[in-house]
Amino acid sequence: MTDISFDELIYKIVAMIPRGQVATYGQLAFLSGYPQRSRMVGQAMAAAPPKRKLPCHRVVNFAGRTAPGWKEQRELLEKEGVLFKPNGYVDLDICLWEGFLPEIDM
DNA sequence: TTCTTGACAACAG
DNA sequence: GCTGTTGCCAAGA
Repeated sequence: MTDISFDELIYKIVAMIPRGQVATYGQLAFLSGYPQRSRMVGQAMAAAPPKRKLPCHRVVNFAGRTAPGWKEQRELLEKEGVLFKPNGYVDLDICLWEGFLPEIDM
């Protein structure tokens, strides 16, 4: 049973993304329980009202690229502390959010 | 009900 | 790294 809608679940996860890190649509979809619904994540974000104050700028695609027509996202991420590659992509190698995982020691 | 579109992901060239 | 194609699922016309 779906206690909450898919988009609601996405918002919840997105809100958990720490500053200085980013998550991919596939990551959010996976954590929400539907690894194949990465597109719905984007749909949910597009429908996400500003009331949610979601750090949607921390959500990027699998390649670390920002959303189309959204140049501000890069500026926001840079202020958050996210590193960018010289080609304009997010440095997922460093800023990719692991999503509650591991506290692995290494 | 069918077709199109979409803030995507993954693979091939 | 970029482009083209395929697969996935949902919402809208």
